[in-house]
Amino acid sequence: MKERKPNRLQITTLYNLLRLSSSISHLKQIHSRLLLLGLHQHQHQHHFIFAHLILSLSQRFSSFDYALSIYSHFPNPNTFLFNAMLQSLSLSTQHQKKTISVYLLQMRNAQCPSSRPNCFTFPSLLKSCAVAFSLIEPIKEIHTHVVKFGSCSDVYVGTALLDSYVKVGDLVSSRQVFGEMPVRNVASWNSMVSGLAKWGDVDSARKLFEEIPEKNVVSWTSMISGYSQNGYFYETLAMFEEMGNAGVRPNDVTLVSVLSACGNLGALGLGKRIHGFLDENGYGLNLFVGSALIDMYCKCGMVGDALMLFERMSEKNVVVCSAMIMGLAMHGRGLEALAIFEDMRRRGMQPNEITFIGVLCACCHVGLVGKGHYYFCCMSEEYSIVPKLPHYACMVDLLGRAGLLGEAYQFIAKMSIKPDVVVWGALLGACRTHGDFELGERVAQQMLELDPKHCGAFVFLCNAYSRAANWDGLTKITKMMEISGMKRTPGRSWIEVNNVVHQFFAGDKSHPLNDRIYAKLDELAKLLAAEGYSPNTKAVVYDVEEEEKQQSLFVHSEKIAIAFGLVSTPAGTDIRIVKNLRVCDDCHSAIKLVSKIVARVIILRDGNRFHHFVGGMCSCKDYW
DNA sequence: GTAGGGTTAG
Repeated sequence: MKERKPNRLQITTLYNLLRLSSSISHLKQIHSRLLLLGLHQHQHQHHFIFAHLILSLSQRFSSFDYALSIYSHFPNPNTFLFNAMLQSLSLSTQHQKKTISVYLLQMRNAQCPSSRPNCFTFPSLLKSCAVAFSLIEPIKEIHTHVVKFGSCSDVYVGTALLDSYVKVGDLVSSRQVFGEMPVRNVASWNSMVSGLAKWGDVDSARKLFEEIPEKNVVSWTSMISGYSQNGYFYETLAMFEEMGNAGVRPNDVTLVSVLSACGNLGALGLGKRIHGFLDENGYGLNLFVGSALIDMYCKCGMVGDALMLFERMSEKNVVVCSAMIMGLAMHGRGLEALAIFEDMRRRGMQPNEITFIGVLCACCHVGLVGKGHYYFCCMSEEYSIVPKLPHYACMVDLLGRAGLLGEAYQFIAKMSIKPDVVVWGALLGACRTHGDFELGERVAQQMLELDPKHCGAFVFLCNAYSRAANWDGLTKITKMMEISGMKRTPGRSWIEVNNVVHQFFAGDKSHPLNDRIYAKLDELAKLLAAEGYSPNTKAVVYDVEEEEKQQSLFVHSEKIAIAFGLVSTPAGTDIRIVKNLRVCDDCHSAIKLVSKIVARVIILRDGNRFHHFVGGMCSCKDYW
């Protein structure tokens, strides 16, 4: 029954059917027709139709193994088949590494004109290699092949090449390729801009961005995400506004980066507007949008809303779960965070090292020492994830906060990698909280060896020496501070009112509503005094007079931000503050009382976690 | 056939 002589019409018909197929079974039927017609036996002549079959299978149905099996039946694939197979494999993270062997086979036949690599060969090959291996050498090697096969001047190849160099972090080479491209299109520009931004050179990225002849939404998004990923959150929002002014419509990719900035700035109003925009424009709750929204709501103090979104998501992955775990942990809802982790485990979802930072953090903020130990072991034993410095820092923090200073010290001593200032800093924090100045002194010295400008270590030593009236020590350390040229990180707090983020430094007097803010602070000081509150000046470095100390405590940035919140929002409104550093003991007790006196919920995110102050109590139960 | 996205301790 074999039809031996296929005619043109049959082939054209099958080709059109192939393009219209909406299911795998259609493609299977077409595949069997192709075989019945004996098209695979015609040397090279009909390879193109098999190439299209391979592409359809992988692009539309992710049937990579099927595509591979078709390809493997051809002893001498031509360029079409090779290219299709390379492109197909480049679409799948699991199969990307196989592109190398396909390409090596193609190279072996390179002298045969019908299978020679051409400019359609390199883009997918380069992408696969860059993503799968993240190594510079293979890219350089392929670069020489691009030259050898005369594909240099093709704009797609050039862009793929420069983008591969970007992906493996070789910006010098990518700039060189970009500079030498005879023709560039907007993708070439975008790739270069995003590469510079991704690797931290946002200023050069911005300069190049300004030079793009015709910017599109990807150009803007590259710049916006570059700012956001590098922690330039104000610039992220400014750029987003500029994009709107330029009349370019954002899409879900743009908004995901903007949401991340909103979360970090605590800009709940803008975050909510973006959420609304995403809903209205039919951008569903995909994995990226979902995790960005969950993160934004958590960081803006709305864990409840984040949890609702989390429950509503039909598909979840490790990033979504990690964001939720971290969010709950930040709010001191450790048990709920662990419940989500256990759920992941039951479903067989593979956690990553970030997930475990959230898990350990969850244990830390509620003092679950035993569970912390358990999950720390679980990480390497069950999931083969090697603990890194952040995991050790979490563990030290967990033990130290719980008052187990000796155990924390032993834990550091047994570490398999060299502890850094952050790990030591976690122990130092515990020494301060639990008043162990002897151990603290040793730890601080240790830290100053690693980082001679470490401000936390200096501040600890100043306080320790002044408490102990060790004037020699104090003089010495003050000298060291001067010589080292250390700079204290200035405390800053933000509050969003009517969709505008207002920022305050300690002692800030620059706000237009300054008079009302300070009048409110005076009023609060009186009310607090009437409640029997007296400032706790332990947190202030010794060398200021008592009265000044009280003064400087009272103008910590979070107090100014709260006072501003009180004068600029209607009675009863929740006040949400974000602070860059940890809240000090004095502010913490003062804010507890303020929440009672003014009958407001005050939600403070400090450098470390969330505090929900309600009616004179804090959600952290004073365990922080 | 090339470009843009989310979660990371203290």
